[in-house]
Amino acid sequence: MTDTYESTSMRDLLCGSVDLTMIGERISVCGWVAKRREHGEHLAFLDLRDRSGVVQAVVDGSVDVRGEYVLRVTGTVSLRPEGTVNERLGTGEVELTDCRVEILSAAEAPPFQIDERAEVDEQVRLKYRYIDLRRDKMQRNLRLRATVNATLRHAMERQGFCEVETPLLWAPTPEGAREFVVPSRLHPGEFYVLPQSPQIAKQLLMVGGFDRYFQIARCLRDEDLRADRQFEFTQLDVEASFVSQDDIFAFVSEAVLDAAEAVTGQRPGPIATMTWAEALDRFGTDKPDLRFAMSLQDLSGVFAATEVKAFAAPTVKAIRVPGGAEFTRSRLDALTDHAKSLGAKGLAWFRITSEGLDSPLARFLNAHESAAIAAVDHAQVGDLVLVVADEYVAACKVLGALRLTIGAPPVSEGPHHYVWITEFPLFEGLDDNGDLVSAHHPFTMPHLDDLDLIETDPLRVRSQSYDLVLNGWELGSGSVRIHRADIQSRIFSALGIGEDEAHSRFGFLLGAFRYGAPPHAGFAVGIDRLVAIFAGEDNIREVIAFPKTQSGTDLMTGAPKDITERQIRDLRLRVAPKV
RNA sequence: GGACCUGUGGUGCAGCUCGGAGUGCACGCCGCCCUGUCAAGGCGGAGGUCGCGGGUUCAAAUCCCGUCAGGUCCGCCA
Repeated sequence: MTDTYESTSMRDLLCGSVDLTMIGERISVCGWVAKRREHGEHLAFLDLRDRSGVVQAVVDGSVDVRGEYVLRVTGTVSLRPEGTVNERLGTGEVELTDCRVEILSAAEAPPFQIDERAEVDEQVRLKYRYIDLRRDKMQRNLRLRATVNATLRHAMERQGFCEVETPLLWAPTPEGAREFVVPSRLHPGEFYVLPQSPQIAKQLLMVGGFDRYFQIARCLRDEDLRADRQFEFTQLDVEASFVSQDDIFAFVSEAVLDAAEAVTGQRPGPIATMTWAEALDRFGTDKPDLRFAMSLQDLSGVFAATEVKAFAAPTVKAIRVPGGAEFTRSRLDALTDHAKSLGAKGLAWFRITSEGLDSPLARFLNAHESAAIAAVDHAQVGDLVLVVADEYVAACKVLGALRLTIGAPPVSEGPHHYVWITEFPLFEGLDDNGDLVSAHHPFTMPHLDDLDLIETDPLRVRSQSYDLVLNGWELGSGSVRIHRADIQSRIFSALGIGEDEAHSRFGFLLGAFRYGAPPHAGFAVGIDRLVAIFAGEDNIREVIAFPKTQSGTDLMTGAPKDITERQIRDLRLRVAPKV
């Protein structure tokens, strides 16, 4: 490791940087006692650790230091005696001798061992995160994250983008995710909200003439947490004017591929695109995991006039599970339960054996149907075929979920398969009032070929919105925005948003658009997810310094907590008693 | 709001099916020994409301009910 900023007034270099070129030199290093090995009153070995690694100091047995003491050790860099070199240590050929040991800080025994081999419960790690962060893995992950941030920032600047910061205290614009609310002290009874994303701000920057904007932005959403979702997360937020979807793909690809190259040493090839409709049809999801095959096969034609009740549905789809004939009955039952929990009426399974199909349903099939199932996706003896019959979308989604349950490795495993998903539908069904709901957000530009469908067949309207997907995780999404008032008002009316409501919710944006809005489009990349996959982690907490638990608490600080009576009074709040 | 998994000295586990004394293992911690270790070694020691509450039972870490915490997922995430 080379680091030109190692030297300080207290130390000359980092522990891991001590090497053969310094033999005979008198140097000082600072760090934590990683290990102490005693050999009687005249000899002990100390492993001193800092972020760069460890170096061995040879000291007198009387030096009274314990694990995790913080020391400054001044010693002579010496070649280790023959036969005592440690090949597994970067600094294993040298050691510090004739040491002067200064205790900068004593330490109690830590609540868990700071050792890569030790598996420690995450609950304990999070309570003592500051100790956990000393572990090599956390050091690596957060430094990897810093590299990704720096690379993304550099790539955007190189492409002429200007970094602009936008407010954290924003106006409520109820739509989509729940917002975190911040009470105003100077305006009692009124509230700011923390932004779900800088969406509207960055569109206003386009009106403001910043034709290429980016920001590494914190976003906040008060929704339930998951392995890939925290309340607060970080996006590479991008918006540009006078561009098409393809321009956005080029800008974002450049940044993401730069980051991949920076951390893996290899630049992935160009990112392919797939339409939303194809992703649903072949993989049963809008974020297909392309690391493995098992695509969905359509058998609707075969079963169009079937007498098998279970398959009497508009759509019959199947997947082949290679080698799945070995699945036990209890595993098949579990898959069936899983399918039902996803809304399927049932799940039909067929083991492909040398004697034909093995299944409770086999005897109800005619020869044509049996042959079709035995031929799904070039099935062979020893395979399993799963069949779902339902409405089209439901059948696709259920099989898509089963495909993941059976076939998907952990997200960070194996190759990295990026794909752009395009042409999402503009609307995704109806809300409780019978109004259409935006699939992305209400400023998404419809596909220009589908404008006429907005009033006649809105659910078939494709949009100019797109996602970036990596190994089955949604890395980000974006769209071409509406900049024409006439189209925007048609969308609002389709969404059941009247003129008054539109004005009260988005008035400042619509107002801005009256003063010359350039055509613009944008994107946002979820940095936590990107870094997690780069780091080989399956949850984003491992790449966040101080994450929250799934129930949204911080085990270290105890947040969320009560505030003082004084704070409540100043904010003119009244707290309802706990139920 | 729901489903499932986990909870046993400081840490990680076993013990739970089939109830019988807080039983065991590894690491750490404390003390002693040890002049070339590096996951050091040897000897000795301390350390537990078995997450919490209730029930069944002569007897509960173990069975039942509830609850709390952590995790994975569904709902939710424009």
